[in-house]
Amino acid sequence: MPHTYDYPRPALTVDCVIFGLDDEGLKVLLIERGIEPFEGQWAIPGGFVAPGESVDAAAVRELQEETGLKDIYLEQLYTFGEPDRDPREHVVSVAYYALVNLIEHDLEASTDARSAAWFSVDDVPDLAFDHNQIFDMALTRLKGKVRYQPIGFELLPKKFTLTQLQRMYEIILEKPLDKRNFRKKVLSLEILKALNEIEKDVAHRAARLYSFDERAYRRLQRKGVHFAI
Amino acid sequence: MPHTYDYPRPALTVDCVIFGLDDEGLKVLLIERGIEPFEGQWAIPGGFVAPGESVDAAAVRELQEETGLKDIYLEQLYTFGEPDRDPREHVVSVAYYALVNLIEHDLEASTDARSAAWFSVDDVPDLAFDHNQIFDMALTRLKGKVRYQPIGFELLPKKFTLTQLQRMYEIILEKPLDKRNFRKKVLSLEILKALNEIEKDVAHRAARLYSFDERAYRRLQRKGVHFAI
DNA sequence: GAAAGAAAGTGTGCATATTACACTCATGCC
DNA sequence: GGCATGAGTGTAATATGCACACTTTCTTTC
Repeated sequence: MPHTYDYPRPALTVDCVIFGLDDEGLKVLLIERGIEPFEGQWAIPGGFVAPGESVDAAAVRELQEETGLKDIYLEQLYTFGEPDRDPREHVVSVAYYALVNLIEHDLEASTDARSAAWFSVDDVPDLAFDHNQIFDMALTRLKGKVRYQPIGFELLPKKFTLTQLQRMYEIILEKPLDKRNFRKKVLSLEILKALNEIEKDVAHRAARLYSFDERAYRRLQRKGVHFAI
Repeated sequence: MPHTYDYPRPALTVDCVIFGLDDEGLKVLLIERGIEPFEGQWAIPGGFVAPGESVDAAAVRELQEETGLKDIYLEQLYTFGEPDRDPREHVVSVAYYALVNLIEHDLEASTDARSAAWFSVDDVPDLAFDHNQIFDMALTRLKGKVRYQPIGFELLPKKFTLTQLQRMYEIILEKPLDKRNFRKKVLSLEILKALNEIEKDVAHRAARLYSFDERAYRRLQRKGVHFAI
């Protein structure tokens, strides 16, 4: 069904860089393209924006269609608008990124995608289009943002130990942190709720569990308090 | 001349939030719309992206067409993609922002714009489309960014005094800064070149002039040094 | 049930950065 | 010559960042 406009216009897509964390380190979610161009090559999940659908909504929809992930909070990264980034025609892409807890989400490839899989961020293959550039920007943004905004709690289970939290920061920032200083710092922010619960089934002293106190965080954010970890 | 595509697609525009500084404070550049919709209402300069033209290039072109400003470094702000932001149809807009030295640039309204004028950021009228929202985001971003990136030098003449620089920061951040601490800080960054020149025609002791040392800045940036003012 | 292993939990001192604060000096104007 | 205006300059108090090591608790193994 053809559609006609008075003036030509570029096509518009969304792409979603999804980061996850497991024991091995930081991962990124890629799909194997099922259609041309770049059929069979790995790419960031995404697709075309339909008119009448907000761009944010398109990103959420495409992510679910291609990978099965839902209820993900996507944050806008950047818009890539070079005319030659797609060999077919001028396609402008709004890129998003998000962090998810690897364990809580199951993957299932579908529309336009042969398969979906997690790749270590240190081992990302040659991607379709300019997706390596998009991925690089997302990783840079993630590293920059994680230092002064308490994102990253998405990557952990609801209840976590301070050591798990520290390990997450060490993986993302790619550097070791001092245990005592880290605990001092993160507790002084007062955005963690100490639970009356401890770890189970560990072969050593069980650590206290904490949860992220989103209300306390928002309260501080409204006051304009600055964070840094 | 109609253009036909297999699938419908939203239209794509760019919008440019341009900040300037003069004695009175921080200003923003607006145009009075010469065509429907919102004819006669003030708006952020911008326009449609042509296929084959990078989105960045479209922003630069539209800015010049509507206001006469050229050689401006535009930084991407955010992409606004709600389907109802334009009453005609779904129009997605990539917003940019920039800082310019008010004195060095002359305005001249042209295509689609009746006139262009500078407005105090505290006194922005009701704008067309969702442009108030775009403006608010640009101002927030500017305030956030100016504290840890030496942007803002664009707002000043090439040669400036430390007092002028301080005044600029005070205007953007909307708070007074201590003269001695400010000088200590900004000089310790070593991104200013002290010139062998002083102010002229002032009714008091003439201040030393400085210029922004872009090479020194880039050198430090490559080393990953952090700034804060 | 004693010993060994594993990670939890905790405080201090030094170095650096941030903040508050006030006077003298140079110049132009009247 | 005196006055008005802003330029230029240092120090002390406080807060923050950073390096660093041992004891406690619990599980497992023998």
